[in-house]
Amino acid sequence: MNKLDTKTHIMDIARRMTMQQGFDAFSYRDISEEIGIKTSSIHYYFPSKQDLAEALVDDYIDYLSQGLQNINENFPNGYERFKGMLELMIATSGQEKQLCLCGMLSANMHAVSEPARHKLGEFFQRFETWTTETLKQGVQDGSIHHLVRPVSTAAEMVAAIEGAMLIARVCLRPNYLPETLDLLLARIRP
Amino acid sequence: MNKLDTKTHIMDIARRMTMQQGFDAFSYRDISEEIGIKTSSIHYYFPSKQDLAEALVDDYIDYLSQGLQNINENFPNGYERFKGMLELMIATSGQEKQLCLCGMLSANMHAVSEPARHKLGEFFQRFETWTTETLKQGVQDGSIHHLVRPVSTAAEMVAAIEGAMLIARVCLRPNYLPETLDLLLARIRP
DNA sequence: GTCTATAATCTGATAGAC
DNA sequence: GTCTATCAGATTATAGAC
Repeated sequence: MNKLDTKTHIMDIARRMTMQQGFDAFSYRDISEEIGIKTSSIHYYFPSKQDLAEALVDDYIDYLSQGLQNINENFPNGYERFKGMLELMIATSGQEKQLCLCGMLSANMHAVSEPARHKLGEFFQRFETWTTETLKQGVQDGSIHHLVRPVSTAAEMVAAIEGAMLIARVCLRPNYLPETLDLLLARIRP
Repeated sequence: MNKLDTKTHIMDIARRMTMQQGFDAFSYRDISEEIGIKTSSIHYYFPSKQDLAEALVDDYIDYLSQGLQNINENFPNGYERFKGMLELMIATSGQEKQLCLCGMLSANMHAVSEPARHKLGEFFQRFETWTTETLKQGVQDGSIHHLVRPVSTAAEMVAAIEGAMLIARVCLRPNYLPETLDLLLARIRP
């Protein structure tokens, strides 16, 4: 297996473990056993665990940015774009009670370097900005009913999405996450 | 120092560390050094770390239940009660970028026993129920404007509160948490 | 209740051979 | 790139003295 494949393999496992259990809850050993390599090989790609965290953040931000851009290009109006974003978040994080990677690393913020922490802040800022623009677009194209302050609604929405993913991990209601995200959609439905 | 004082002291430190850094991010050693006792003494009160987690959950649920009951008794209408709840959450968790104890333990759910995990689910359910009743009360007494489905609004509110506390830990905007919670209040203002 | 002592394991990390 | 070997220290936890 060449360099790129192993590196990707490490990150895939680390991403899943972070979103499922948290960044503190797995070790290089856990990853090495699943891949079938030694921990020293992981250190070759990610000298410290903080390097791994930062790589995960960079990758996650790229992935979601690309996803939102695809949504902008393929959905005709604000309402459909917002709906597409919710589905993307569920597809990325919702299964098996996983938390958004950036949400989990915010909870585990002591484990990430200051530069990576800053990127987490930028992630949420970008997420809010995209949502604000999408809501404004929806009001303009008539697919979303009038909102007093789209920027405020967007802030509430992003917080509610992250919070719903957090609560869903322990919630007693089986369909809590899709049902709660659907309430957000119902709120802007014209 | 007698039994009750030491036990309380341990829980106070563990609670703060959990809400600040996460349940995986501190050890019995960290607590022992801050108190000035040995780790074996902590094991005397909490044989396993999971016992400590469950005690923290029980205590936190009691504390917040009492707080919400006090709010019900001392505030005249639904709007003021809702506002009092937001202030209680900020006072309890908002300082120094702490996360709600139950929110953090939901992120760290692998570290808590199944019974304790169940209590986390009950906590969020109770929180939603209290919020639903408060919103209904507010609509009835005229302090909150009409809501199509108070139970849905309450679910969004609770998710947004938990999510806002999570995002606030890394957010680049200094007043993100109070400002975002204020948006929730503005939404129900008549 | 608090201590000493200790167990058994895990942790992130590095040096150097191949 | 991946391995072996190793490190120094941390972790949860227990047994038993005082």
